[in-house]
Order: sequence, then C-alpha cells, then structure tokens
Amino acid sequence: MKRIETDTGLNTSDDSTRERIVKSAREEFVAHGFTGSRVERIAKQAGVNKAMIYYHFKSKENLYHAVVEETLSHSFERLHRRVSDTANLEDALREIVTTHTELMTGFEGFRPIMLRELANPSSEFLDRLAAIIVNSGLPATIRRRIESGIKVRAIRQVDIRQAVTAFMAMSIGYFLMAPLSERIFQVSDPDKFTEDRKKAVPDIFLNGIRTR
Amino acid sequence: MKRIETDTGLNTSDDSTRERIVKSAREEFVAHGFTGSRVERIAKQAGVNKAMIYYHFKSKENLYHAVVEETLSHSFERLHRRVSDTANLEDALREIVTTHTELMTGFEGFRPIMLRELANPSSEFLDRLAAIIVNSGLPATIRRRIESGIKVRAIRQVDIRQAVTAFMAMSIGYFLMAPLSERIFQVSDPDKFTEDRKKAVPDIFLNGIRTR
Amino acid sequence: MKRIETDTGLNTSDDSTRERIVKSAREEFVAHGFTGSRVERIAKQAGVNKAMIYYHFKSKENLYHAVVEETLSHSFERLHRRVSDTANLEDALREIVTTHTELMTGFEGFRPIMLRELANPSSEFLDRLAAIIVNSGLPATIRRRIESGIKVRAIRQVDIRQAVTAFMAMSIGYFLMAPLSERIFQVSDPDKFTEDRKKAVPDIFLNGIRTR
Amino acid sequence: MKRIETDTGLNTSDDSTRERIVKSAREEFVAHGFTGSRVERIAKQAGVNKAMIYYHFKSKENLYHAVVEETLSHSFERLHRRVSDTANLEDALREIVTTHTELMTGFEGFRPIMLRELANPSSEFLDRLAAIIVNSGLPATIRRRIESGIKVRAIRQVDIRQAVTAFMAMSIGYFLMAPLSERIFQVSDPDKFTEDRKKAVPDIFLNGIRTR
DNA sequence: GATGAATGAGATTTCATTCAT
DNA sequence: AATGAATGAAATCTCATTCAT
Repeated sequence: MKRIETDTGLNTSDDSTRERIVKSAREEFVAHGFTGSRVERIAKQAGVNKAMIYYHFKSKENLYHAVVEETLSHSFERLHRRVSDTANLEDALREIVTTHTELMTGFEGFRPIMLRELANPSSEFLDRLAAIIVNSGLPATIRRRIESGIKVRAIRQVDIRQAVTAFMAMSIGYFLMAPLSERIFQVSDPDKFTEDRKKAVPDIFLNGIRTR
Repeated sequence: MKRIETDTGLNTSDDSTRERIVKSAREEFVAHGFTGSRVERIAKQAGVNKAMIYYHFKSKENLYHAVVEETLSHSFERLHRRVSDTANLEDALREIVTTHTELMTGFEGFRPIMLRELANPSSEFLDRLAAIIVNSGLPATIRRRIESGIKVRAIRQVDIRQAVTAFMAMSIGYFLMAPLSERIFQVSDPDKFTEDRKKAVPDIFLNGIRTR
Repeated sequence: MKRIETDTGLNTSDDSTRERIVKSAREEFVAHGFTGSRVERIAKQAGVNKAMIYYHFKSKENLYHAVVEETLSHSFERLHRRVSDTANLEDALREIVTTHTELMTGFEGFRPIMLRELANPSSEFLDRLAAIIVNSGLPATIRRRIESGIKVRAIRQVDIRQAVTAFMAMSIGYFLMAPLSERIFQVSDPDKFTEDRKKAVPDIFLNGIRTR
Repeated sequence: MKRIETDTGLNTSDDSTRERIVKSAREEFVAHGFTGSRVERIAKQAGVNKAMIYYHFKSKENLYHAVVEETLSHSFERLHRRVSDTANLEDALREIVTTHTELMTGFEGFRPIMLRELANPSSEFLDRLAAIIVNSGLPATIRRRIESGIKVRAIRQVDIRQAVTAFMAMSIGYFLMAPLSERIFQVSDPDKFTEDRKKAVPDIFLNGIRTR
C-alpha cells in the first residue's frame, strides 16, 4: 500500500475509496473553504454515495481534519528531508526558500488551507505546522548559524528574532500575498519570477545582515 | 496599539440601524468568512430583525460588499495621506512599514478579510486594494528611489521587482503569517516586537541592497 | 387567546400555528413513539413547512417536551380541581377512579405517552406526573382517611402503602393493561364496563380493608 | 430476587452467534423500543458484523419477532407449570401474584416490551400473551372458584368480570406503573415491598369480595 | 422602518439493507 | 458463516430570503 512518493508527495494514483474521498475533499475544501464545501459534491467527485463519506469519516469536520492531516504529513516529509546538513548559512537559506516554494506551488491546496487557517486564531493546523517546522530543525539551525556569524563578526549585531522572522516573511509570506503582489507589480512570467526569488531572497537577506 | 477611533475612518458612534448592521456584519464575516457567516446572527448582534437586513441591503452578498467597502475605504484613508514626499528611501520604507502596521493592527477585521480574499483568485477586494496601494504612489516612489540609487551606485544592481516584492513581503506578509511566526518563535511581547520591526525591516532591507 | 376549557381540557379549536403543530405532534408521537415519529408528517398535518417546526421549537426533542408539557398541564388541571373536599373515603376513592378514567379515556394520547415513558426509567415525564399527583393532595388525603379509619377501627390494620398502591393499580394500572384484559376476558361493551368500574373498584377496595 | 438462569427459559450460555444476536437485540429493543433500536448497535454488542444479522434473520422486524418469541416462550414456561390444582381461591390468588411477580421481575426486558406493546392496539405480542394466560387455565380457575364462592354465599354477589379484572390490575398492572408508584410513595426497599405484596394483594382482594 | 412568521431549497446525517469476497 | 464496503431512501435540521402586518 505504501508507494514511492512522487515529487509532490501527493499520492494521486491510489484509488482506495478512502483516498479518493480525501482527494476530492481536499479539492472541495481548497475551493470553497469548510462551510462553503458540500459533502454531496465531494461524494460525487469521489464517485461514491454520500453515506460512504460518513462510513469512513464520521462527519464533515472529521473529513476536514483528515485532509489537514494529509496536507501536514506531506509538508512534514518535505521539510524533514532537507534539514540541516547544509554547509553554511547561505545554503540553508536557499534550502528554505526552495522548500517553501515547493510547498506552496507544488501541493495544490496547501496555500488556501493555510490562508484560511491563518484567519482562525486557535487553529490546530497552525499548531501542528509550527511544530513540524520547529522539529525540522531549520529555525534552530538558522539561528545558530547567525549567532556564530555574529561571533566571528561576519554578521552584524542584528536582533536575531527580527532577522529570522523577516526572512520567513520574505520566503513564505510572499506566497500568501502573491495575488496582491501580482496585481500591484504586473508579473508577466510568474514561474521565472518564482525561480529568480530562490536566489534573490537569500541574497538580499544575507547582504542585509552581513558586516561590511 | 490602542488608537483613537475617529482616526480609523470607522464611524462607530453612528447608531443608525444600518450602521449597526454593518458593524455586526463585519464582526461576523471576520469571524466566520462569507459562507460561514449567518444572517440570523448578524441580525441578533445588531439587535434587529433578520428582515431588516434585507430591507437595508438586498442580500447577504450585498451586505458583504458593504463591509468590504468600509474596510477598503478605511485602508484608503490610511494610505492616502502618507504619500511620498518623504525625504529619502529610508524614510519612505519606514513610512510603509508603519502604514502597513497600522492597517493590519488598527482595524479589527482587515487582516482576516484580506486572508480569506487572498484565497480567492478573482477577488474584487484584492483588485481594489491593489489599486489603492498603486494609487497611493508608494510602490512607484520606492521603485524610483531604488532606480536612482542604482544609477548613483548607492544601491547594487538588484532585480528591482524582486527587491520591492521582498520588501512588501517583509512588511505586509509578516502580518499575514504572524500567528505562525508567534507559534514558531515564542514572542512574549508582540507589541514591542511589532514596534521594533518598524526599524529592523528597513534596516535589513536597505543593507541588503546597498553597495558595499 | 385564553379560551373556556372544553370537557377534555384539550384546546382543539385554537389554530395558532404553534398550537396546530403541538396538536399534530401529539397525534404523531402517540401513534409512533418518539423515534418512530416523523417531523415531516407533523408539519404536513399541521399545514406548515417543516422549517416552521424548527422555528417554533428548536428540535424534535424540544417539540416532544412541549407535547409532554401540554399533556401534563392538562392532567394537572384535571386533578387540581378535584382535590379533597370529599366528605369521606368512599367519595374520595370514587373521585380518583373518575379522574383517572377521564384522564385515560378523555385525553387521547395520555395513555400511550405514559406507557412509553413508563418503559424509560429516567423519565422526566414520570417525575413531573408524580409531582403533580403528590401536589394534588390526593395520596395524602387517602392515607390520612385510612389512618383515621384504622384509629376508630372502621378499617383493619392493613399496610397503608400496600393498600394505597393496590388501589392505584386497580384504578390506573387497569387502563394501562386494558388491551390485555380485553383480550383475556372478552369485554363486549367497554364503555359500560368502564362506567361500572367507577363503583366496583371502590366497593371491592373498601370492603377489602374494612373491619368486619 | 436473583434467580437461577436456567429457570427462566433463557439460554444464556449458548454462545452460538444466533443466540448472541438475539441477546443483544433483546437488550437493545428493551432499551429503545423497535424504532429506536439500531441494527448497528445490536451487531456491535453481539460482536458481529451487521450483515450477519441479515444473514440469520432477514430483517430488523424478523429479529424483533424472534425476541418477542423468546420473551413469550419464557412467559409460557413461567405460567405453564402453575395450573390450577390449587386447593382454594386464596392459594390460587397467591399463585397468580407470585407468577406475575416472577414474570415481571425475573426476565429483564419483559416489562418494557410489554409496556410498549400495550401502546400498540393490534399487537401480536398481546394476542399471544393473552392466549398463553388463558391457556394456563388461571383466569378460568379464578372465575370458577368465585362463582362457587358466590353460590355458597362465601362471596358477595359481585360482578365477576369486574372482580377478576380488578385483581389482575392489582397483580400485574402494579408492575407496569411501578416507576410511578415508587416516585409517589417513596419506597425505600422495593424487594421487600414486592415480597409483602404477595400476601397483601390476595388479602385485600379476598376481603373485598367476601360476604361479611 | 420594523417585525414575527413563513418558506423552498438544500445541507448534514442516519439507517436498514445488500453486495462482493 | 462472516466481513467491510456500499447504497437508496429518508431523516433531522439549516439558511437565505420573503410576506403580511
């Protein structure tokens, strides 16, 4: 049943009924949010009877949790592999931007779900995502690298939390607000733009904190 | 962080029924999104009969538009006054961060509405907000200042769009993802942190693009 | 809105929607029990939209409570009026049998509801009914009359609780098991039989406890 | 009150799947009535798959019939042995009260099923139970004994049907309404109370119809 | 302007029953 | 004999909207 993960980590060819339901549900929740989603539509899309959904998941809410679970386990696998045997700060930062990019562009659904959960102050999703990120070791790695950089005077005496937060915002916050950015600065080739970011963001950030 | 109400462009002391409805509606839409919001609850909160809402606004959607309108007119007022006769790039950047901060923290509801609209690709709200931002002149000002900076070799030959976008992400994207950041880096005093950002962000960014 | 009570205490001509719903609901619950009853049928019978039922009562359970309430308030009025200015024990017993008879035959629905509630050990209905009966003063009156009868040796030294319980069983228990009795002893004229009981039961009981 | 299981006619140690299903079904039907009972719950309780129930019984209704059958065969065994060569009326009455007591208290479930069937005018269960009671010969015996009592003037000229019915109500009707009685007259020791009844009821009844 | 009552359409959920294995 | 998965039909409940007053 375990299958080799595709590049997106998304298991699209497993057609066990349960998987088919989760898949349809993800699409539906992504497109309409929780309340806007219709169990009927999810069922039809999955090619099953509505009752089947209640057989496998007990409620619409449960089904949503299952989708969130899947979305998160995906991001978990993504992050875990990247962690930390990067040679230096620059490589680590590149890794993060790349990972975030893949997360936000490669897994259709992660972004909208995250956006909506960000509007929900007591979101379990965010709790779990934060835990995943922390456990991946990336924030600690960055912090440590910056600290040693400061010690050897390669990096200025910046407020580390401000610096790391700013970097996260550049890396992941960008994707959240992308539709607004795209409206403000007409981006003609978004793919190239996203690709360029992978270099531009670490570059600006590193120069921003480096000693001169 | 507490601000004088009249300054927000939000007339909270007008007790006309219509205003009371819009106020409740805003709270409801902010808390539950469009589909999750209940006309009944809005009515009860406003202390009126449900039918009254249909008397004043013709539909739930209409009411939502009214709320969005209000939210946007607010952000418009916010941005309009600031425009651009700032002395230099650094001042301009500070102005932007400050404006964004006020926008996101000063008007309860702006953030959640924006988050949810960001999940909606054909959002009218984003169209209008982008227009407001563009019309405020700030992006053009920044761009121009960077361009002249490059010309006189004060600023490196960076990709301007990437730079401006990165700055925007740091400035406004941060607020969108704040609940996640707060979970990852335990921020004990968010008000002070937000205040510090007003200096830290332009500092990192400017150093990031300056020649050395 | 208050109207003169008919003989049954059942307000059948009040056609406010709420009343019509309760009336249909009573019929439905009586005929099918709680789980067997259908909100749809109740609505149709009351000539209203299903949603109307949820507008007036919040749930099916609530509606059931309302029916029970009505049934009980009815029995309450019934009993309250009869209380206790009966001249002697015999009159008091006749009063009880008459009241029980009216309750069980006059108010279509009391019996089935009571039967089903008797099968439910933690029934609120029974709690309330017991309270009504106790508060009517009848049990205390009977008990007191028997006690004084014993004192003056008109009545034998019987176990009073057993006696009163036995009488209650004869009076009200009979109606509960009537369908069984009717099957065992073919009763050709049930109305006359019920009428005769009003004398026969006190007669047997009184002779049963009298001294000789 | 605790009785030896084999005596009840209920084979509780037969672990065949079929028996386990009937046992769970009885508990379920007793607790929730027919419409309130859930096939799913019965299956789970019996430790089998829902489909198994449909394999053994064809439908929920069929299963209910099986339970009723079992309940009736039980009451049949209960009553069968007692028949009527009791020495005198008093002994016969005691026999009946004892039998009824055992019927109602000895077989968990008999009472609730009977109560609910009593609400159902065309109940097959009642038909069959009445037949069993009639066939046991007890009612005829009582009637005959009363008739001869009247002939020899040991018993008053009472309406025999009324008398027998009243006795039945005292004997069996009591159990039906017991939860109400217990609420009205706080009975602290129900076991003793039930035991005392076995003497009190025939005593009151006999004195009630005896000549003086 | 304002309300209580009403509604149609449709949402989520339940349940007895059957099918394929 | 036994199961997990599936289903059709229907149940309870919800909600934006309208009507009569």
